Amino acid sequence: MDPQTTPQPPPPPPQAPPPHILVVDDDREIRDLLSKFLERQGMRVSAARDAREARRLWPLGRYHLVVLDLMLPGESGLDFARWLRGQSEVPIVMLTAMGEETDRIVGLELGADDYVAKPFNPRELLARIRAVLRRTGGEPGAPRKEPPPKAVRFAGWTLEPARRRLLDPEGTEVPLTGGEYELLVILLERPNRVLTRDMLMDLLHNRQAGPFDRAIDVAVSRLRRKLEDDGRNPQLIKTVRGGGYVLAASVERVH
Amino acid sequence: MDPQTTPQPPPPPPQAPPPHILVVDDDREIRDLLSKFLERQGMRVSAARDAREARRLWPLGRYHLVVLDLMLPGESGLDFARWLRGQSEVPIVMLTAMGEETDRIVGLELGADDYVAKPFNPRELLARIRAVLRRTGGEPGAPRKEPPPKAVRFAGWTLEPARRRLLDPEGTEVPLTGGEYELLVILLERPNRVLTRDMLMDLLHNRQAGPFDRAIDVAVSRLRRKLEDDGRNPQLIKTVRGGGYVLAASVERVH
DNA sequence: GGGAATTGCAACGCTCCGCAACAGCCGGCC
DNA sequence: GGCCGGCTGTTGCGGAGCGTTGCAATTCCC
Repeated sequence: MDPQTTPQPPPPPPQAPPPHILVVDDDREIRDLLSKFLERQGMRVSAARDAREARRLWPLGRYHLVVLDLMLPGESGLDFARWLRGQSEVPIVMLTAMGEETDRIVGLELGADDYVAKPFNPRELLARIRAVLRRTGGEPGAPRKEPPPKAVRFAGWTLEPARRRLLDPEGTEVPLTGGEYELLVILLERPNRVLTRDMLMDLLHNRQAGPFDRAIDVAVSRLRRKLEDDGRNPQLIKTVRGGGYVLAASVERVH
Repeated sequence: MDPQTTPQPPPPPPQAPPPHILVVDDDREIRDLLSKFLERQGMRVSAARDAREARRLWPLGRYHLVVLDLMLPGESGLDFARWLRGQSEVPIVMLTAMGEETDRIVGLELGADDYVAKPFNPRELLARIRAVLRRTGGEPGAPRKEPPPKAVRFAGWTLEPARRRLLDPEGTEVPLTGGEYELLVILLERPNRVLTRDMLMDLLHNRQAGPFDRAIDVAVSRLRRKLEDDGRNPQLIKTVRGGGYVLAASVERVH
């Protein structure tokens, strides 16, 4: 009965002109890898080794998006991003080494549209590039659509996406693990809607839930504890027996 | 979720004209399966193989809802969804393969009303189609329905849909189980109307009541207790002997 | 009034869920 | 490299939700 999915052939390029990407990274291997990979996905790619070269290339093309390594020889990627922001609204996807959290935060505040941590999976980068292109409408130089909110408030709690942190009603930070954060974001994007375990598994991990999979239950349980939500009588994340979970709160996005 | 239930004989069609669904999927098996299945549930179904065909069909019918596979040959489902959104506010339920995370997320941002991950259970899709139709009011091309009320008041009691909770006349919360809450919502949406057990079973569980099914009676009994409504002399949920149940109260929606 | 039909609901049991405890994994650090 | 600590999937147990059943109460009809 269940239609089984087979891996699909590479999606045909949409009829729109192929997006033009500028890749800025000092690592030759990464530049080549990305160029090949993205071109195979129907995109045009130009590459620069450092900020100086990127600055030279910039006026020569109308780029739809810039992939920018933060760690560059000479002028830092952060400075280049700032310069770029002065020039254009072009979307930026940052590549960051692990552990450079502060850079990442500064980058996002600076107006980067997304970031991917190195070492990265090209497919993931592609996915994020596509997502950013869609969000921004894919027009080079077009004004961006909807910036991520500065804060998301729900039931007294505050989530700050730029810093990936959660504040309780008194304003003190409650540390969340990566998984807890992702789950909370997923719930906050769909308040008052029942999300099945399948959906949550899919949204959280891109994979299918096994028949006796309790991973979601446990993840919810852990998030509830952080949110001080009693699982026996939850106020925030309610259980729908046989169905899934619902975030029972009104969510306000603050820009 | 539901074990594969045997196909039901056509349920008593609601008084409204049957909703007309447009199914867009390149897999012939899925199209046929869904057409048969949804038609057996009293819906009209048209099917298209790809975006081009769907575009051709679109002006020919006034569809209440579109079921759209994201992975289509040629123009992607996402692009078609975007086009559709330009044309109309018609609700969209997406079918997605696992692992296409960003597409899915973008789809929801784009205004899809729900999505079901493949492989899916037809009953689940049906439930989601119904839920979406209910939310959107089910009128083809009609503007999106008014937002759900902040509170629903009846006989001194208050239901807060956003928080999925019930307050007694003194304002203290009365914890409801999921089933009790759903039943109460169903009753509140149809005050002063007799609802047969069959209807209630269908609305509550998307399934048909067996001949000696007392599940609804017990559910009502449990809800009555929470509402402090004596079953021997009920004031709120009255019994219609041989008929079903009625919520005997005026319901006020507070926005 | 009496029997049949119908409903209210307590009691029971199956299934699903909450979550503590455990274990595997991975990244960081010396 | 090896140890350590945090994160997250797995497992198992106890408990809650709810469908089923049976019986008493109520209503209907003659």
